[in-house]
Amino acid sequence: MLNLKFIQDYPEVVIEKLRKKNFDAAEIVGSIVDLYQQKNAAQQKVEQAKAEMNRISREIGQLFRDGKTEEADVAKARTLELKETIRELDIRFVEIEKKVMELQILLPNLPHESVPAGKGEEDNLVVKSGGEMPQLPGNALPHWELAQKYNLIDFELGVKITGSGFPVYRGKGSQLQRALINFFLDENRKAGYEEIQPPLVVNEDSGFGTGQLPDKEGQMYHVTLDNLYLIPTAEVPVTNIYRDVILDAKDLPVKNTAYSACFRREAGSYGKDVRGLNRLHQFDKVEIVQIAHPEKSYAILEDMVKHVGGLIDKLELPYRVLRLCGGDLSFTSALTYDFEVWSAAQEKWLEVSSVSNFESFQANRMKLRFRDESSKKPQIAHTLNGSALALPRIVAALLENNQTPEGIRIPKALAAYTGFDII
RNA sequence: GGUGAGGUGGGUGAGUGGCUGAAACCAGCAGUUUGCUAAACUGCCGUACGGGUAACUGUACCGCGGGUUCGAAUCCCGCCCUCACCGCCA
Repeated sequence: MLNLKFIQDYPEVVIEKLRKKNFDAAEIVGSIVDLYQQKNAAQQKVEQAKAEMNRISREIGQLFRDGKTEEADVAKARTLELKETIRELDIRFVEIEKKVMELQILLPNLPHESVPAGKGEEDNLVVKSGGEMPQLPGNALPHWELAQKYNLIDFELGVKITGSGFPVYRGKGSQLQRALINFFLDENRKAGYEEIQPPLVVNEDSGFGTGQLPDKEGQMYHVTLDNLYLIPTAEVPVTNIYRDVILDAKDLPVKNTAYSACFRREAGSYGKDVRGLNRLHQFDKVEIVQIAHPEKSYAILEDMVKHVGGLIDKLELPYRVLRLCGGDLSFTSALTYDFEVWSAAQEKWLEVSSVSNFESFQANRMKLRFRDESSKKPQIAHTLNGSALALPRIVAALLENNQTPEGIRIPKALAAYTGFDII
């Protein structure tokens, strides 16, 4: 959520920047500016009245103590009208405040200057590529067929037990999952991230803090009986660790990593886009999260991008990095780099990581602050996160790209974790 | 699920219808003392939103939301949460 004072002070900047996200903010911003002034006027009025009331009440207390009960009764009579005034003013003030808030949360985060203009994924900017594209023979199999051939993943069994999008991993397929999780966690830990095991269900406040709620509740599985949500990413519980927290500046940046199962309802799409491991309702992901000083957050974002690139390098997969254009940027993000690996048999790029700087957007929602030695006042921190990495599409690419007549070759770095180097 | 206890500032923990934004202690910060450390002493030490160039100042906040009252951390109602014990269970 954007800072109210900032919207008030720079309405044109907000409107202009959001244009890049193809979001027409003119009307909302106009209303906010207008309401903000009304709010301040209302606040001054109501507080003045309350101050007067407090003064009289103190007087009455003193009169009673002095035993001047008659004078006290006279004073009491004076408060009647004032009380009614306060009641009315208060209602009005609360109403305005609520309206401002409702509008405020409708505004997406402002995109960073480096975000390219554009409507959709075709306008994303390729900023980096790595790895080598494998040359597969004409009879190369897509990963879902490889998964079946080698008995690694049973999609139909998942349908039986739960429904589509909930695959059953078995044998070496299951071991591969576990190996990847451990590999990622270890690499992240070596890079200075503290390992966290968060809850997989969260309450409403947490959903609001990271921006899933309100609005995007349709994307999460909702446990209505307890009003809890299955997490779509470990970002939610991990970032919310710091909700309502004032950190010490010297503890920044905070670096956390967590493995979690992720649950996403996202009904949309069909056909080959959701074939096999391309899109699932439940999948595994290792996430990295950082809480940063505002002046350092962009340098940290670059660090995170480098780190994620390093992981993919070790898995020997061809990949590219995209800087998302305004139209493809999420509601909460100021700048996002997507990592895509090449899935050689499908012959398509698959997104395996999304590394973002949210600046103060999430932190403002969850009142995540830090205190600087210089300025005594707490200020809003910046939050960042990225996948490091999401498993299913990595597995898809590993299976497809490394298929040989002898079997599927496991990259060296990973073989140390699987205990086998070929499937 | 049942029963009981309780939710107060970074922590521990007092507290009563008004003089309580809240004792005391610990932690933290600044200073005095000191060869250094320690100790001792002194002062400071919540957040948000307003007003003011500023000093400063107003309001709100003692889990959340209502209510009673001139006045509520304190009394009443509802909700949420935590803890303990029992039951069930990994």
